[in-house]
Amino acid sequence: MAVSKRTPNRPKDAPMPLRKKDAQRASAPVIELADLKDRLGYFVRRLQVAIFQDFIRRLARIDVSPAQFSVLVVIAANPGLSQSELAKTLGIERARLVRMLHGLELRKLTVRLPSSADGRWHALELTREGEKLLARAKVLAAEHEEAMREKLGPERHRQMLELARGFDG
Amino acid sequence: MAVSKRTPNRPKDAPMPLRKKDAQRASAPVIELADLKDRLGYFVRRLQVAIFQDFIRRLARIDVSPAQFSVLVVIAANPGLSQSELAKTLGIERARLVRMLHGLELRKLTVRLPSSADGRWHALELTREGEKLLARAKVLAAEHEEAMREKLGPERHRQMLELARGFDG
DNA sequence: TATTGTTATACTCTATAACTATA
DNA sequence: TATAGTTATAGAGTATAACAATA
Repeated sequence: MAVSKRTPNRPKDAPMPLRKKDAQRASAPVIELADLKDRLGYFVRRLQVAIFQDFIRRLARIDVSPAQFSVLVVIAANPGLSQSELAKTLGIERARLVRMLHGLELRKLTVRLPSSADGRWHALELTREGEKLLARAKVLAAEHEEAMREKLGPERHRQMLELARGFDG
Repeated sequence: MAVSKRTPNRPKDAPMPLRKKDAQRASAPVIELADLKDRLGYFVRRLQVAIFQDFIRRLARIDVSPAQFSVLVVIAANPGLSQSELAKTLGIERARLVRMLHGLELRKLTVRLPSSADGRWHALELTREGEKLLARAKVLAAEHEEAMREKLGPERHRQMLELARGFDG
């Protein structure tokens, strides 16, 4: 497209001669990423957004977000753990977790039991209903993972999982 | 830690015998990730957050976010492109980009020039000040990338960049 | 009618700080 | 005093819808 700054003396109503660049962009715009090509964060972010979009879409029917899924999975595998432990494990703010658990509790999926070991703690557990929903969520999450494997290619998927898994904090 | 549900008959004020599990968690809590270990999205998300945290911290002194950096880079490499093209390229909502460009324009870093090719378009460009700030940002971003290379290990960094870069949408 | 940029709204997430109760 | 959970707030990001100007 033409840039006024570069043709400041041409009247605005004059016919606009298309330069080669204009014609190219009009039919098949190829935008240069330049320095972003060397930024790992840029590509990891784009990949993460794409993965989450697929996950969110597939688990929309049971209304489970990626964060909620991770919370349900970790509680199920570590019944009785505290909110602080859970928050630290998943990198969620404790304050955020409070509201999240409130929502899950309203849906009768999780419970905060008083810990008999320390009066300040809550022992987190899934309800029977929570376990049943998690079972359904795991099926959908496995389908999501398989879709990602197909989209990325099995070999790239395997390598990425291995590389990302090996990274801790 | 002890879970009340599992010892419902013990009075709350009775002394609490520590089971082995309790003692373990108190000293070195090892929380099981279970199913999350097979979720690429989980690890990619954790990695992306870690990368962004470093980037944000390093570019805080010039007040440039990852999204702002990507916008400045792409405008600089494609002067005169439209907001729609920019938004589509970076996966940013057009409505979001409007507010972002408003902020950058208030800081005299970018300008929206009227396009002489199409009255609906704005031709985006950096100001001289925007170019100067971007130059500084690129230096800090390169330092950030080097830090990531060290943190991940050069080989993992190279492989991840190659794998993630090869993924499109 | 379709597109570009814009405004407005609601919702989620992040980042803080402060408060309570318990230790 | 230190910690666990809670509440409140501000800011950023996402997702929509609707609108005016222009094609």
